[in-house]
Amino acid sequence: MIRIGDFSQLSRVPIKTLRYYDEVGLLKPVRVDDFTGYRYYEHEQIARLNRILALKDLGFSLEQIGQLLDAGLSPEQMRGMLILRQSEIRQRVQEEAERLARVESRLRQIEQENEMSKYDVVVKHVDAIRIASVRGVVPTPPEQGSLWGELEQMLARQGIKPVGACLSLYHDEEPKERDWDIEVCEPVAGDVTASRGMNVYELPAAPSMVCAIHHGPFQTLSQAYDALMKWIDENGYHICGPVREVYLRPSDNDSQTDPNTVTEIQVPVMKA
Amino acid sequence: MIRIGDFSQLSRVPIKTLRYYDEVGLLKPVRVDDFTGYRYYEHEQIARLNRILALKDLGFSLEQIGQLLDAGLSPEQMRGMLILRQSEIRQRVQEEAERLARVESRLRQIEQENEMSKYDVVVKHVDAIRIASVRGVVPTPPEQGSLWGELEQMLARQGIKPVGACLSLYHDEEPKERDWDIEVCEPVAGDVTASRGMNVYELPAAPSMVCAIHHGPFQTLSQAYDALMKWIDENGYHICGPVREVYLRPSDNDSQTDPNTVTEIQVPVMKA
DNA sequence: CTTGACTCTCCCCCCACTGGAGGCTGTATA
DNA sequence: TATACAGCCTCCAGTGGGGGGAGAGTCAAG
Repeated sequence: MIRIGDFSQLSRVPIKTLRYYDEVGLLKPVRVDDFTGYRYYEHEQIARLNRILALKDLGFSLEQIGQLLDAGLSPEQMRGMLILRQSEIRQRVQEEAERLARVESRLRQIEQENEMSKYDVVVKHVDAIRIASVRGVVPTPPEQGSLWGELEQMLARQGIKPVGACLSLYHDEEPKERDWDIEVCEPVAGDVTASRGMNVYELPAAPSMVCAIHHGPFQTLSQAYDALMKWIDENGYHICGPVREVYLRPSDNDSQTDPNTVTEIQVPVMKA
Repeated sequence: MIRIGDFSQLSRVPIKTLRYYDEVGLLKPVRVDDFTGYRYYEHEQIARLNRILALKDLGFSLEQIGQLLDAGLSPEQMRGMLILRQSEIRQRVQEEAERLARVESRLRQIEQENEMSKYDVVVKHVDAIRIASVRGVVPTPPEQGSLWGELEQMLARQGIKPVGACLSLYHDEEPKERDWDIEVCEPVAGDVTASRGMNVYELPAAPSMVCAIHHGPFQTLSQAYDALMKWIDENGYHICGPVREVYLRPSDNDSQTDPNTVTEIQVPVMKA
């Protein structure tokens, strides 16, 4: 019969931890004095404790360890658990490696320019959105106003009000001089019927979108694109779909010059 | 003035999170209605929020982000923080990779033997211990009893009682047929004076010890050594110091055959 | 009998939220 | 004007794996 302090010294596991393992039922003392509450351990329990430490080291949670230890698991079950863990850890390693790449890209950027970019580039998941849209070809992006006019008109005719920020999709694979294939979209909810020229569908979710917020008139939007494209290049992604411009705060008068316009550029990407 | 729900939709950050950022002072709404408590945001704040997300993505804690954002940091400071992060992440990546190696080694073991080893191998840090010891050459390990006799006698003469489990150090670089260089040690506290033949000193801490618990008589201790050596080999470590046997529960009569003896083998290692 | 080391329970703390209860507020509709 | 109902508020509890400390009881040696 060993008291908790000695058992702690033998096993080099903190007393607090032993009490915690008792509490969660992972390692119960062989005897607990009814009157004093003192915990008494046996040498045999060091083996179980060591097994706990080993499994913890492999990255299992205490709950999983409890199940593993008490379930009298077969080698096949153990194999299954380990393979599961393996893939989880692999993913973790990859995530951390990507994070590292992002930190390094940021560092390089500072080294080169000795200043911080105006743009904070972020990778995020974007949910599916139900939208109404009009797609067409216009000479240059600033001339997409006509498409917006069409869309607004058709939505107004159905008495539909948009829910959320509107956006444009740029369907061209690469930048062009003239004749851009642009789809202008308004998020909608509930029943909206498509009509000639207007599509209603669900824009699928994008698992990873590289995004930046541009805060200023459209005239300077290209700076944001520059920052984004540089980032994508440096972090080893490539573009895998139409770029979105989300108009977080469109201007009431002229977004081309209004300095209070806020726009988010979203580029769907995949790891190269 | 945007209400929290719309701001949440625009930024794709959950409402709960926005409220939390308000609470911790990371992103305060431009106005909070005194009467209703409603939070009101501005479009400009999306930029700050995006910067928060970007820094979070680099792995900074919210507290660090708060400092980074509010301290008006120079590029040099930012560089310093990033380099710090970089090394932290690198270490994390390496740790996870090592963990992965351990999982894989465990998997291979199951594949090969289709059963689980009796021994759970664990890497741990071992603190420095102050010990009294007697070192000598004996024909074979089971014959180290004479060294123990000497040590006990000298300690008894000083009225010293050991504190904690005693241990042996095996100083030979490789296993031998005969004439082992063994040091038998008792942990001690306070003032103990060395005498002829008995050393008193601090056994230095070992940053990484590969350990396994053997539960059974000394006769079968070699199985534990086999398991340990195999593990060390498979995980790409190498031995970097004298192996320790820690007698967690020595037998009162004969440890050679007593099945209740509990011994821990500790092998100091380094990554190859 | 006293001292000091040991142990007990109980509570709060960490991080970055998430979920839920219960109660206001604001807007649209009947 | 009454009533839905969506949106917002605060407060509380919980996550995992313990760490730190208070206050009180217990054990063994001198």
